[in-house]
Amino acid sequence: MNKILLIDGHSILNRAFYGLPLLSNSNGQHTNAVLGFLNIIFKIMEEEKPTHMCVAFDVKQPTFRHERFAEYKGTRKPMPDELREQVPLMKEVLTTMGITIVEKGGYEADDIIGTLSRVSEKDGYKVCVVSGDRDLLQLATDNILIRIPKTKMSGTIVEDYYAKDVEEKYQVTPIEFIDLKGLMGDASDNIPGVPGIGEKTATKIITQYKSIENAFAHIDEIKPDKARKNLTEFYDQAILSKELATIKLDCELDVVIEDAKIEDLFNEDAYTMFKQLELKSLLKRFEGNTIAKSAKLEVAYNVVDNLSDVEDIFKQASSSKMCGVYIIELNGDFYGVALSFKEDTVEIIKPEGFVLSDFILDKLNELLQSNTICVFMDLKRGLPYLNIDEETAGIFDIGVGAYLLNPMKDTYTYDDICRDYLSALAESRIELIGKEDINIITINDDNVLKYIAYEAVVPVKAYETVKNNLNDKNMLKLYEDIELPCIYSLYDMEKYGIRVDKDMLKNYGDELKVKIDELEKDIYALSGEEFNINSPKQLGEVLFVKLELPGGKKTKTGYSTNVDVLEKLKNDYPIVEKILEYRQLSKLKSTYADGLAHYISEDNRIHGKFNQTITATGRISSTEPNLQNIPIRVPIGRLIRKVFIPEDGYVFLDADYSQIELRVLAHISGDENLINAYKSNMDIHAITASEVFDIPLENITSTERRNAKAVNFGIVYGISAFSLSNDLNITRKEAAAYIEKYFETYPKVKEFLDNTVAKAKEDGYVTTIYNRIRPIPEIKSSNFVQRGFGERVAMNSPIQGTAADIIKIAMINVNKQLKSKKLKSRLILQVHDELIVETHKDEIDIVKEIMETEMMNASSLSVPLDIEVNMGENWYDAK
DNA sequence: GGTTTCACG
DNA sequence: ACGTACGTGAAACCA
Repeated sequence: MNKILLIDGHSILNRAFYGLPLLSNSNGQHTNAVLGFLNIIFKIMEEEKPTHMCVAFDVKQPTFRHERFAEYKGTRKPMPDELREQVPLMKEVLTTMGITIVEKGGYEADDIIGTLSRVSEKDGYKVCVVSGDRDLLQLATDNILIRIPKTKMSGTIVEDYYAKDVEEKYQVTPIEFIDLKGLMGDASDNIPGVPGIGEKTATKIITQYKSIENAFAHIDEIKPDKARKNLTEFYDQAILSKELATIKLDCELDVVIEDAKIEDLFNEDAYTMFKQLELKSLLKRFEGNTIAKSAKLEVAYNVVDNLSDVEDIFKQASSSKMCGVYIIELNGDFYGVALSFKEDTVEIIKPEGFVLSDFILDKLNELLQSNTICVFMDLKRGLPYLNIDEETAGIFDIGVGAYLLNPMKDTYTYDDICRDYLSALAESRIELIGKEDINIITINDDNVLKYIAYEAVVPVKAYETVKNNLNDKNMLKLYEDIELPCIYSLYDMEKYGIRVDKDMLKNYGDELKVKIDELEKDIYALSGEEFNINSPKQLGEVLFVKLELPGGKKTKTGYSTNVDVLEKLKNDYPIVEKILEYRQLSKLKSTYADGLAHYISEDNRIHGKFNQTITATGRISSTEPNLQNIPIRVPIGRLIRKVFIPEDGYVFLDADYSQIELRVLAHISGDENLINAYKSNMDIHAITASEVFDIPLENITSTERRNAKAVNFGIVYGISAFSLSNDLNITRKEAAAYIEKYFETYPKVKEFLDNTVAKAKEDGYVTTIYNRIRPIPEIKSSNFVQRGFGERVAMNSPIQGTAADIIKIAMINVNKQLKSKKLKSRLILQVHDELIVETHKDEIDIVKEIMETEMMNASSLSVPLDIEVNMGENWYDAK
């Protein structure tokens, strides 16, 4: 039996838009509504298995019956731009998938669907109507099912209505539903209804009299009095409302139902389109289907494994202008290499017989010192095997280059680069070989070889484009002077790692365990039951339901139990204090004591990863484990730093910038008062307090200083009175007064912040003083929250980003100095404004000198850069 | 896989 | 009226 799906296009698109957060692809095209729409219809298609499908859209025409009232009743909320732009996109997607779109001037989508539903029903189709709008319930019959999807937090829930379901839920038939609506009206649809009659009264009247007209005929019987009076007075309006609410069933449409047959939804063009929209979650629906040939990046490869061929290939490569390089690893070791230096061709060089991996590696290192520009996807990954003279080698890292061009992406893999800079598609690693590592068995599979070929060919093909784009955006210097050298510094830090006292770490964990167990017992006793304290859900239930503590709800899923909430309760409730302590200690144990232990290598050191292409602002990130968030603020947590120790005969020298972000702000804004404050070399927060609160410097209390510090932080984060008041526990008015005073004190800071936001609105991005770009798509949003976020980002990013640039420069230079002076000491950590050198005891003075010089001179701002250096036998003592 | 919480700068 | 501080990563829970 044939079944047709009739979709209310705008209504579903609208639901989808508000149900999902704003998403956009790398071109800034918003896609959330399209994604949500597709998810809804795919879900329903799986359930209904329709043979035919139409999507109906409204065409903007002044003759719409709803619009007539729009004038009368004030206009409807305008559609946000982010949604508006997705309407044509949605239609394009549907067309590409071969789905029939029906729209006709003068008709609303409702009318089209109404008509189609009756026509199809008559032709013997089963009919399923999908809309977010309950108006459509009047269409329900025994054969016509109305489905209303609701986007909930956890997926989509669909309400289903045949005629009997409408009656069950609303006590009226679908036809009577129109009368119901005529009485009660619908504000969102600009249907006035009868004043004073709501859902309850309307239902009572219609169940009894079946229609507005019949009710009016019995007007004297209508109760309550108010309803009778209003229906009498507004009868004409009720009839008009009914007319407005009635969906037409007799539109003249030029669609032939049979033509709406669902055919090849998941075709090549659709795949291309989804890929370009970066709707990754939808791509798996194409499994088994082929990728569009036109858009696909074709690559040819040869496997090279005999001696003379290998030598010949390297010879050719080293006389080429540029060469894509992909290092093939097997079981964590160098295996072979893929080179791409001829148009769309890759030579996959692997060991065989007399050709050993070592030989290939030697030839590769020769190639790297030739005049050929070697282009890598990810240079840091290859560095363990390479022997590069940083200064002379011609090397380009496409991943890092692409990161600079758009730092907002999650990944910079070859398929990303291919899409973004070659306007072509390549199957991703996952698509080709899955999640597994390449092994000796799979190494000869066609898909694996193809994968390897892509890794080599994409970088060399994208090289010119990426480099030119960097040049166009004035970022070539940033790339060459900061990002490229940074790769080597990060690699060195990863290689050296940091030594950890395993036993001490174990002890630390054991001590925590004892305390945690004790607290657990206390908490169970105080609450009168055993539950999982780590479960926010269970904890919330216990605290706010069972024990009835004040300060209830907050999050979507239940009660909020975070520190801010608990902190307010802890003085009055001993259990809360215990919970806070429990939380703190179990965090320390799970994330740090136990967590770090997993990462200790054979050499008793932790070799974490430093990631260069993660953050939106240019900072480095640290993972596996994160060494940039080791506890320090709370004494018991801070103790863990004692387990980080230098090699015997070494100490730690730890240098951190003092308020680098505020100094950057002083420089960028050019505010004389702030600059002078820094030049005077005095306590900046105290000075700020003195100026803002109008109190002599020597009389500033610690509270006033702390408040001023919070204001300083707030400025850097993109201040708002709301957040500051929250942070300082003062009223919004007081916070606003602080901010105003601050801006009076430092007028050019305000000027700078205003200008940055204005510029961001114009350009869609902000920059650091080293021209690093941070895109801010949110700043053009019509959504208050989104735009507010964009504005704060606009204020913060140039500051945080410039500070990140500066410490990268310092990091590179400190590392270079240590190496060029052939010192035993080595840079091992970077924590945003802090560098840690594992320093040989004979080299303390020189290393200290290097750190001071390189960090203070990393950038010449209009204020001095100040650092503080500490020495210690462990990380605890070095801070 | 998403949510919540919390560690750092 | 709306409802957030900026930038990260890891662990635990829960659907």
